[in-house]
Amino acid sequence: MKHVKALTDTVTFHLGTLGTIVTTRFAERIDGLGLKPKHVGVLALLHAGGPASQQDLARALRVVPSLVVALADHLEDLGAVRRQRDPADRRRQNLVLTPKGRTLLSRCAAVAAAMDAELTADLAPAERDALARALVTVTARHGFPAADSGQDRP
Amino acid sequence: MKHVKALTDTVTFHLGTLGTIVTTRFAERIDGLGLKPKHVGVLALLHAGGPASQQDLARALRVVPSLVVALADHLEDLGAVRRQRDPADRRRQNLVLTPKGRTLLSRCAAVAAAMDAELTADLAPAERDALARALVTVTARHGFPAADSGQDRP
DNA sequence: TATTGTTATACTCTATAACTATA
DNA sequence: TATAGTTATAGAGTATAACAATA
Repeated sequence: MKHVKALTDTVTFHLGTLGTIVTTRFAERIDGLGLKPKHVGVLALLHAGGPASQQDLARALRVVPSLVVALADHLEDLGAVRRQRDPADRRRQNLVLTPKGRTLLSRCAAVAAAMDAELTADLAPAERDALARALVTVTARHGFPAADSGQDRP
Repeated sequence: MKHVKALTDTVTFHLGTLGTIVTTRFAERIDGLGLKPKHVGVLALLHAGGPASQQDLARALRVVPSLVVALADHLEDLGAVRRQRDPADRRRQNLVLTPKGRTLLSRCAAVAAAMDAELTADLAPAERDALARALVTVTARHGFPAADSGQDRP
């Protein structure tokens, strides 16, 4: 006879609930930088993969291209990215990370690192490593373009 | 000299991105049941803790009480919960899970279990267990009321 | 006076559809 | 004709504020 797992015993449930809590908390802590999680997603993708077109970013972030326009507008206002017309295909606007953008991204990384310490405070070092490794494995298949890139959602 | 972790190397980043992806996928798969993740959160809380007032549920779900009204309305329409005036304090409407609600919840649990299998397909059994245990530990402190209850977001 | 539930309204985020320019 | 970017508009989800009933 088959035992049916309770909803609250699933990895799916825990990832969903923690994901929202973590994203909300992260959003609060980067608000002073003038950024939302999705902006950080753009910066992370540019940092990991170099200049990218808005269409590419839309696919990677799993959002619609028109949203990338708004994200790019805001990042440009902050001086975090630059729009650069692709000479080979003048329809494309490649987004390029600026030094200011790199600075903002590293501030966000510091915020996330601080949150990591809080989140994993109750875990032994070995458990912490196991969690991080497992998450990387799951993300590699379900989470994102490649192992070297980044996203946020939402 | 201190090494600064990249954003995409943080647990925070992975929980945030995976959380959104997992919640979106879960939402698609329970759509046919007439439920959204937040509705499932209510059902899970009632199942774990027994009848609860709408205020209690709002606190547990980290949403505003007026939203619980809408969630309860919909669940009542589905026949999944019943509103029961508390005789001891007639201001309170305790929500009670019905047999139909229990059935719906177990369907959702089956969906989540199926997603678990997909999500952890690349993990060895030991890694799978380590992930599940670490998530439970993190949730216990940051995720929710008690170890025995449930939530969604969003 | 404070609390529970409710309603009405507004705000945030994101998507859809139509348009411009390049190809 | 098809694609990249843009604009205008609409929808989903959630919060805020004011109100009624009960304590």
